[in-house]
Amino acid sequence: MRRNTTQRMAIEEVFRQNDRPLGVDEVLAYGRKLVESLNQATVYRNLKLLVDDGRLKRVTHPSLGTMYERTGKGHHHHFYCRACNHAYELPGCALNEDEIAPDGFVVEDHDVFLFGICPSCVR
Amino acid sequence: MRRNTTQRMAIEEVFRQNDRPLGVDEVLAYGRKLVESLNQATVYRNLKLLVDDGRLKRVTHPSLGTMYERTGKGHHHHFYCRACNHAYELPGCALNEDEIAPDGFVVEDHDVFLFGICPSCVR
DNA sequence: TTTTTTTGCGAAATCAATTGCAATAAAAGC
DNA sequence: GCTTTTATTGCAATTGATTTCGCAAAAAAA
Ligand SMILES: [Mn+2]
Ligand SMILES: [Mn+2]
Ligand SMILES: [Zn+2]
Ligand SMILES: [Zn+2]
Repeated sequence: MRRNTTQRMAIEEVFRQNDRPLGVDEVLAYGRKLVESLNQATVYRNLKLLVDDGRLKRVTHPSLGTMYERTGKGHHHHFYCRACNHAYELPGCALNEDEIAPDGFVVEDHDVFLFGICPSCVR
Repeated sequence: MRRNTTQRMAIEEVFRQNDRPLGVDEVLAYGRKLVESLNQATVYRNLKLLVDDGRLKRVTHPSLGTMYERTGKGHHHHFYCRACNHAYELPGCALNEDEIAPDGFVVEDHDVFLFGICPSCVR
């Protein structure tokens, strides 16, 4: 039976406090502010458990690699600032799956990544 | 000075014959049909040279990883069939960068990946 | 208390990509 | 054509980054 460890609760808290895709290193760094003994292997183990439990999902950034974010937010897209490397949530979706692919292709899902400069880096 | 080796010409020919994003393994497999001695290290070395020369560009697939395709085709998107794992070219772009991100975000580029079943796998 | 999951730690496994080196071959010069 | 130069190749070994694992100690829940 799954136990509610301070480490696992801290990792979930990290995603509540930073509601955007986070890399493993970010989870570890933010998590250590809550539980300073937190170890990298524990982060990996819990990220996997939380994905299995459907509480997190994986997001793959073209150059930053694997990231994780909370589930339950509905379909949305992401913006990656190439200055600060932060990922941002972009609520909603204006993409029409039916009209973007030729006839015969069955579109089941899509990912949209925007790249550029975020408001806090633009000044 | 750069030499026109049979290996490098074969790799370029692979991309001409298969005008879609190809993974390193695909380039090696198709390339060996043209030059059977073709080696993986040679593929890696030449993919890098061809990217440097602006003849190929990298495309990162969320789960298949790094792929390469020819440059000069203009901005477009990709469809990945989850049955045969083939990548397809989708000419054109119906995405409006200005209206998809909130004010303050400077959008410089975007990637769109569609996932589903391609016409030859659908039957 | 007792049981058993979970952790921290270092070592180890993975996988993609790179490198050293002797052999090969492109292309320049004769 | 033939020789010389040196970029390039094939091969195996190696790197580097990420992820996993073994195990004793710690701690959650019964
Ligand atoms: Mn998100
Ligand atoms: Mn393409
Ligand atoms: Zn969408
Ligand atoms: Zn587009």
